[in-house]
Amino acid sequence: MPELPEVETSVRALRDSLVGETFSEARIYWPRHIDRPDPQTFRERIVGLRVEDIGRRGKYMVFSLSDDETLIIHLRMTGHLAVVEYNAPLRDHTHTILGLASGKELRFNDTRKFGRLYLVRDQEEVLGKLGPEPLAPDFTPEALATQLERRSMRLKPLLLDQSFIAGVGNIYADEALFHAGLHPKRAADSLTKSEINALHAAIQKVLRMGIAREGASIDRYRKPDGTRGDMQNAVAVFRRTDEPCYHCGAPIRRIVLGGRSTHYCPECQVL
DNA sequence: AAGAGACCCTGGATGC
DNA sequence: TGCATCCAGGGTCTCT
Repeated sequence: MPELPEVETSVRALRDSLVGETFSEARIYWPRHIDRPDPQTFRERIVGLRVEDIGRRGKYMVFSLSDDETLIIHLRMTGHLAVVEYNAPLRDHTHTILGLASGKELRFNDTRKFGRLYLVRDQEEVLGKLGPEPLAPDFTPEALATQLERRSMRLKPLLLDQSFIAGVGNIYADEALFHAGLHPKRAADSLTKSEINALHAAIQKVLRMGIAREGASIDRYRKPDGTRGDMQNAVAVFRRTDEPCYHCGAPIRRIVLGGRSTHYCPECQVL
């Protein structure tokens, strides 16, 4: 499942092959992928727009286009983007194809069809509610403390809330809490200053590790070129239910919080 | 504000 | 081998 490190990895790869390209057509085979505008308008409006830069905000890929337009793509669970030659064999579940003036194509493949494309002039209408970027300079331990002290939610569901922190998903939330030594059910406003510092450091540590390892290919995530990342080989708790904790040997436990599976070490992360 | 649950989807796992 | 059922997971929505 693409989270911040997986999206960042994909953005970096696409930047090389896509910046400078101009869209020549849009072929939409699953219209519900187009969140806005309506698919017909999307199809007409994207033609002739040039990709000037590709960035990332949380788990969203942000394509800055000519004419002050922005293409925003969220991969959700199984979305995958790749730039290929127009005559490359078509894979199953390729639901949208954006033709490029060079003859190549940007193909959006998404088995579970949760991914979304947005073509907007004001990107704030899509990104406006996102919380801070966890690797940005202004995300300091003090900033995190200010956010935490006014919330009483349990840490795990809070970390998954994109308006609290942008980009953290189920893998990196579990990993960050393990590295911080914090129980997933701890109330946000109950943390001491040193625990907040530990959480802040752990969030940045696991995200940077994920980027350095080019993402976690735990389910179906692949880089744009189809190869795997390496972060799945460095997880401490995620999907390691009943396996021994690398730190203390206790079996990793799995519980469900906020409807999401949650993995933690009952010895290293006491409530 | 917090928490629970439904929904969208499909492939893979599990059960019989 | 084959069929039915369950489940994960990001984000959004509804209800309490």
